[in-house]
Amino acid sequence: MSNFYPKNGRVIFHVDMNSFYASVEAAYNPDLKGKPLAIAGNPEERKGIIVTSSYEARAKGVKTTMPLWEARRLCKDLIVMRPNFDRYRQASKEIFKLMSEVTSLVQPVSIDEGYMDITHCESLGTPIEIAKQLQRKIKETLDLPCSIGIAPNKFLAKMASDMQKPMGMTVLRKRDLPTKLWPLPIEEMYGVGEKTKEKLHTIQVFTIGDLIEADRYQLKRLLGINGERLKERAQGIDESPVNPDAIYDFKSIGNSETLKEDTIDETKLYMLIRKLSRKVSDRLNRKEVAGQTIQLTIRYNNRKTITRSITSSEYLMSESEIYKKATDLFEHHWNGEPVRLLGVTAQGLVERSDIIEQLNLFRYQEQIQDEALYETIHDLTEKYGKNPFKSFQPKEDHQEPSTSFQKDFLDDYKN
DNA sequence: TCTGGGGTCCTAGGACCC
DNA sequence: TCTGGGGTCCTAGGACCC
Repeated sequence: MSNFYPKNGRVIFHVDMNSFYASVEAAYNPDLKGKPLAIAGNPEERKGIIVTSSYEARAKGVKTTMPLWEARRLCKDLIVMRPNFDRYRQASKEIFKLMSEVTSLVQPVSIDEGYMDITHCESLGTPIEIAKQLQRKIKETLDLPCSIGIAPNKFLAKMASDMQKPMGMTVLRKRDLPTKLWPLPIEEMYGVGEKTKEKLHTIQVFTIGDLIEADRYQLKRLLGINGERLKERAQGIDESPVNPDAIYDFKSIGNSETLKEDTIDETKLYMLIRKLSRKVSDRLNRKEVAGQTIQLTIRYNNRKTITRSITSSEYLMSESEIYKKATDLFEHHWNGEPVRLLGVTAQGLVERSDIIEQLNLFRYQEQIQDEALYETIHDLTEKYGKNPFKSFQPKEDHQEPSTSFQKDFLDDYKN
């Protein structure tokens, strides 16, 4: 307890809401408490997979992404609800508000989890006291359970918050790693999914601790940069800062939708592209950004998925501009086979206020080029005693001479 | 009678430039 | 008449996460 605020280290929280969507629903309707509850899409629309489930449902084997019929088979009395995203977003906002009452160094990473850097919160108590208080406050004011991981960096805090659920609290210090982290199976490590697990098994890495022994270069050969990073993290090394501004520099905005049934009906497909373009445009407008690249995603009935994108010189934001690009891509790249899903995404996002600055800068550069050109013309006129441009007019005449024309002419003149 | 929808980051290959 | 090697940018695909 004495070195909770280490002189040369950080104290990081990872706050993770427990079965968030299901908990929000139970907070809205207490009748749902203690019952097996699942949030799932509509199976009539082929969207019937489990998004979240309560602990009572999990106890029966219900898991996220499981098809609904399978979940029902495992849990006869499963209560199923459609997601109410507005509710979850609202609850999320409240949670992050409570977190930011502790410190401004809060980094939301998704709707239901975030990091906090409380290194400089000594006046509020020990980290455990602060965490308990926050956990209690979220529970009392919003009726929502969470788990908190406390560690010297983000990776360890993330792993810690997973160790005790629900309403858990876990401290993971460097000296705890051999007993608390290293015995875990490798697939429980953040950043290791199905493919990476398989690859690591081929070099006899089965636990997080096995990574410590593994050869650095072998890992790099197998997994690229991620191999090196995994090894570092297993050693408890992660210098990445808690960045409260990270949510503001988002890279893309996209919408996609699975069709009720696979189709080659162009009317339906174009209608969906229209709908998706509108959604993307609305979201760009709300965030006051524009995109330079439009990406179209096509998933075929065999689940083969392709993405095609087009980058334009303009900044796109309106529904019609996005729709135009997306349909161009569709015309050129659809192979005519039945389509399962379509997606439209805007990338290369720029703040609209920055676009205006960039346009101004562009005009400014053009102006400078023009001025340089005028000077050159002036020099040539002096030198040869005649104006090389018959159509050249002084600037005050408000005539815009064609820049490319002038350049060509200038080249000819010099030769 | 299976496998949603929102993202980020990394990699590989080609084009292009020096 | 032959052709290195580094760097950057772009596109497409894949792995992963919630």
